[in-house]
Amino acid sequence: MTDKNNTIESSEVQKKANFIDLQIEEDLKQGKNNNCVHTRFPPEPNGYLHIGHAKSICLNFGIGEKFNGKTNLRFDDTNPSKEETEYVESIMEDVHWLGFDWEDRLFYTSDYFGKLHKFALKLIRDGKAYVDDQDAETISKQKGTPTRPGIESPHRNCTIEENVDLFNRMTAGEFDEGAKVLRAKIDMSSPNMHMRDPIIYRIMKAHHHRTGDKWCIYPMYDFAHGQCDYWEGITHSICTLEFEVHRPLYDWFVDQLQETAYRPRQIEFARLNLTYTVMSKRKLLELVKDGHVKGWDDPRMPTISGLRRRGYTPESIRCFSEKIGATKVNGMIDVSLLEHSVKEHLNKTAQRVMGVLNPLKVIITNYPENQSEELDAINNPENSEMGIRKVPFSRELYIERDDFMEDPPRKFFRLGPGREVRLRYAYFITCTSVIKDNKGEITELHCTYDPASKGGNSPDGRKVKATLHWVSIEHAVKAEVRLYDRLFNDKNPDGHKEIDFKEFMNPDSLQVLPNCFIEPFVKDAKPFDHFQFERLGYFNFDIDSTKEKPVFNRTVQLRDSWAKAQMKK
RNA sequence: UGACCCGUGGUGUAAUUGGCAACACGUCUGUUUUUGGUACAGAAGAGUCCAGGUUCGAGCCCUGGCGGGUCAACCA
Repeated sequence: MTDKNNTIESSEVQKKANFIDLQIEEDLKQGKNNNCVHTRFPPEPNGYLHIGHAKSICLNFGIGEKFNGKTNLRFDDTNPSKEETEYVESIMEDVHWLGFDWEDRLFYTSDYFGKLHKFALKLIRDGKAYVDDQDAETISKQKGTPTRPGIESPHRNCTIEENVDLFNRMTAGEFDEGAKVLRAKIDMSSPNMHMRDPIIYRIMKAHHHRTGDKWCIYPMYDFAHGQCDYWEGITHSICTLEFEVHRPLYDWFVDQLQETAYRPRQIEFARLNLTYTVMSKRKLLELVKDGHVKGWDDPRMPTISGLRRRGYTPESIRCFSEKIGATKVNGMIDVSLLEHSVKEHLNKTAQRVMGVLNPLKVIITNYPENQSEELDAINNPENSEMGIRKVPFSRELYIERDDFMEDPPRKFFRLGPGREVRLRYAYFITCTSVIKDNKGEITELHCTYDPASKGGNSPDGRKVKATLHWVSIEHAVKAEVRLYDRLFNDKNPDGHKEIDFKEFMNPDSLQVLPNCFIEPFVKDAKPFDHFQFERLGYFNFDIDSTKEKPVFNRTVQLRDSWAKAQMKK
């Protein structure tokens, strides 16, 4: 799984230090935490991981590798109403697929429910936490606003004994959901809302995916996260910017826990935003649940499983992550950078193959009927070690419909009446006649070939302006090809206050081509195998494939300067 | 009208203790080419949000603005 050799990042992408690296180096220089570096990736199992999580995974595990430290995987499962085992499994698969390994350090916040409960009791005994039985609305009102201080709860100064008793009874399930909460006693007039006696335990009579029905009270994120970091010996707790204002609270809890000089430190970075995509789990879930896409792994989704199925490689995602870096600037990355990362990797590694998406029949009139031959084709011009393969050639072929124009403009180099082009690895052919049906639609082309140009070179040094891909009809594999485009037409679909992001969905994000023909080499393809269909793009073998009908997903198109020039007109 | 964070080419990221603003993507132009791909060469594009200050010298330090983001869930 962790194929880290032969990756582009190891050889070509120089890893430059980001602000987190710099802070860690500074901590090490000061000899903090016995010079250890230990990070963690803490997903909540309430959805599938997406490319934004990939950034976080690469950051956290990357730091582990860079500083000779360790990285834990910890499921942050404090809210049983949202979390499911299905998500736990997909997350583990995705992290492994990306090429990272938590070894024996797989944890769940739910592992610590007992310790967390004891800690809560300690806070109560220290007079630093109390049970409040006001309803949510009242508590919320008492919190004040960012510009106005809050007021204290009438239960704030109950006795320790009362609070211990109440909390024990909460734990025992004596109260209804929502009837009582445990709050930390901090400062109701703090300018930081999170310090205004935050709720640390709530009653939830829900079945937990791991602890079952053992608990009916569950800790809040703020109360659990830093403590788990502490107990796991995490030194740098890296999270996204919106937790910046939580940091004083994170530190406050650690203060209550701290026994030695060891102390975890929270550092925040900007989450990833990509143009033309939505990244929030809630919105992705909505796309899945409402059937706008076919599932979490729909190749149009920015999920890791979607990108995998689309044909992205772990190397390309890691390389992307390295290129975008990590800062505190809230920006938006152009998807073209992501696309560039796959193209870069696949160009060096993908098997080349010829495939015709929109077939136009060609008959080589001077080529004998019932004859065929096998021609040598290079598997990957970027890597000679990948060798060559045989491609069958015969009298009846398909070429790409776009590669022929009856009345070609000057700059169109490809086939036209009377023109000569090269069929890649095969022969020069000249178009002699164009056959149409009664609707005027071109149905086939008649061409002649030059037997002396076998392999694609003419002995007389004659030049042609274009080289076309082709496929022998008799030998071709019929396939379905799925062309994907961006899911949204707007650069920032969830950046409009008045308009729902779904309004911007691209109706043409999926185009299915049922009648494509690929050279027989792909017969043995396995799911997720990558190919370059020459001159077209990168494609991979989809899991929907059957024996009768292989299916290929287009990962990305190759650069196409002809098409680009046409677009400008 | 609070607190905290952030402002460097179109986009993203750099710029050791202040010292000629660099790299990548994208764009454009050429060269090579049996992929109108790749590779290679080159070009355009910012004077670092603004105004002051310190300094021989400020993207970096200081002050004040302006702009953007986050925070008032019994979500994480």
